[in-house]
Amino acid sequence: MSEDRRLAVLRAIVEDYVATHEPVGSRALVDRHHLNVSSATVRNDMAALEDEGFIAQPHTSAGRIPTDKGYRLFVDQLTEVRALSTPERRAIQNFLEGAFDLDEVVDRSVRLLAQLTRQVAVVQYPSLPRSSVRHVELVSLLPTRVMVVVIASTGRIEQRVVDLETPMSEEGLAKVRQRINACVQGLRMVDVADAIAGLPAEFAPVERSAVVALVASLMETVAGQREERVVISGAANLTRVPSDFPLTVQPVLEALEEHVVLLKLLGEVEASEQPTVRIGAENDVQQLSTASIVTSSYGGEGQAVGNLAVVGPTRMDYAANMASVRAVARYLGRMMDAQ
Amino acid sequence: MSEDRRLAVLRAIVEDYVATHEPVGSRALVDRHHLNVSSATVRNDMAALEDEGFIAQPHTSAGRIPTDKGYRLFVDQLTEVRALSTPERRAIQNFLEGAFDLDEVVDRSVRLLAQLTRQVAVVQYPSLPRSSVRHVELVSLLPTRVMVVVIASTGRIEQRVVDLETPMSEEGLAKVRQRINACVQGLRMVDVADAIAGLPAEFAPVERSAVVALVASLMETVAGQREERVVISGAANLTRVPSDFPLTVQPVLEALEEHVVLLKLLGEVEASEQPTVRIGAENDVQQLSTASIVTSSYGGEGQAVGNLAVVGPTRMDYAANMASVRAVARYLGRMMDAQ
DNA sequence: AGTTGGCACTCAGGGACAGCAAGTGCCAAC
DNA sequence: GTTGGCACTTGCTGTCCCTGAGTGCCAACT
Repeated sequence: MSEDRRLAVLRAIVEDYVATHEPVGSRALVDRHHLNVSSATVRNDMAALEDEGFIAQPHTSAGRIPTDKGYRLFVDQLTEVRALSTPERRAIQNFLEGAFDLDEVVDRSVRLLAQLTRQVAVVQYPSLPRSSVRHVELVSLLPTRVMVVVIASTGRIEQRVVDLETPMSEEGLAKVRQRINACVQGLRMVDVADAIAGLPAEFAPVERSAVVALVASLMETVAGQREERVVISGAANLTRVPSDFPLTVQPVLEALEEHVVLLKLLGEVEASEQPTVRIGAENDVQQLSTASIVTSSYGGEGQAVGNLAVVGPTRMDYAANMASVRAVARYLGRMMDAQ
Repeated sequence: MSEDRRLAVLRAIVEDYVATHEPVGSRALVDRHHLNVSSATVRNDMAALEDEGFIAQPHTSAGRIPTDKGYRLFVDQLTEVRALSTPERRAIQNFLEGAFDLDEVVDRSVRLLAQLTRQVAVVQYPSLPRSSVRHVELVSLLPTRVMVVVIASTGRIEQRVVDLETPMSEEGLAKVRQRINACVQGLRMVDVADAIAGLPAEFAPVERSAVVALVASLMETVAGQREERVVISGAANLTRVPSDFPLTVQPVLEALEEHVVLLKLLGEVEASEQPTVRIGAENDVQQLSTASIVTSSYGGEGQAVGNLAVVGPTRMDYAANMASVRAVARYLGRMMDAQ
């Protein structure tokens, strides 16, 4: 019993099952794939694969479907990610190029990814802590109320309103603005807190409390605990296949609405060129135990600034989805550089 | 045959059907509601209501369900929107008050609305054309590349990157920034274009092309064709009821992902204190012909700056949803003022 | 005129049953 | 190690029948 053929059988089962969504039997397998053996032989292989836990039978007289473990082996064996076709590449480029603000870039990316994969797509905004400061702006709303605006190198903008104990004049504000920018422009977000910590000491006591408040607000913004943002698209794709519907769609949709969960999922990727796949129960999010996730980080110049992902049923076309994720991640990274 | 009773019967049918999701028969009706008549009488009324098109039978031997027309009459008869309970009010207030930037306010509002109504909620960001300018910032990225940032009175921020033909110094930029702000601060967005049209003429010919580009970019931002933004939440709620699933959920989800469609839906509301209801086919979006929408505008000081909505099956609890929509719209309006 | 009880009629839903088709496991032969 | 053959399992489909909920209509009552 050749080891190679057994892998080929597993591969064929996965492919057929992904295509048809129906348990695949030994007969159908030899017909559709030109394994040059009889169905009986395949049956023997199948029995072995089942013993090892790569495939399973829904019921005795049915064909086999891959288990999570089977998908895992399949994905690991996937020697190379299929490259996208030239028209596909061109479509991506055209689609993303028209955008000229960050919101639009992210929005278009996520929609594109959903469309390419026909799955649910998730894109994280460039992470604040992982980018650097382009500019800090202080806008006076009232004498005692200032809006602190941080513009990041990725084009991302964060705002926050601060109430001051003591009023501050436009001129005073201008001075603070200038000093802050002098300190932090170009700095990585993580280094900002240190850089401005000493700033209040430079100012006259009468202004100091206001400056302290401003600096504190800036620090908070930059620390950006809660500032991670994600967008999702293509939820409708979950409903494309009737299948075992309510049971599987609802928890997935619910999980996707919880941004905390999403961020956790995305966060677990170690930055890498290649997309990462997590299959079924490998996600330690319970609700997604029937789903698989293809993630990748993106970023300009090798520096990852965010992640993106595709979420779909474990029976997804892994090769195609990995290709799409990789392609979009690359273009997105390029856009970040261009900004 | 009393007209009053017929209305009461319709009302009872709607209430029961919304509660049970099952066709309601004459017998069940007299049992559950204390109409002081026999089931035969109710049957007569039902026959009349059916003739007039307010209710229908799925099949001959089944109970009745309301038609769109029936829901319409029901909603119109709804004398008053039930006020929310005090704990509910308090929950809303607590929930929204913690937010301190616009994104967060909008995000929390839409989630809150989805949670209160257990439907899909949609909230539009404050419309740019309907708000006014708080501040314009020009950030130099490269000598020939500037990011134009517009901060609106509602807290909304728009950015856009412009490439200049001729480089511009920091000082030059500061001058332009100052002039622009002098012209437009406090102006309503719609008036901005006129106010800055003459600006380039003030500058020396060598700077003029750059100023023209900046002014043009600002005008584009402010015109804000494509700048309307919406967020949705609670898609998982669509899957709560198994029902006639795939057929009805997919088109709705698809429509909701098309922001163009959403904006059209939201845009059709005439600004009004009271929530507006559109039932089934009254939406001229084909995909939403099995859905109803409760919309309202929101805004500070009576001035509407945006809209929000709840989307759900025609068999929704109209009274409750209208109350929730109204409440959230009010709080949201208040938040806009506070900023 | 409006209301009521009575009654015949309709029809979806559910259980029982049979036949079918796809698939399996095993075995003896190659 | 591979193959054809064969008996066995089992979900699915269609048919038949029954039951129950609900209706429409009518004659009688107020």
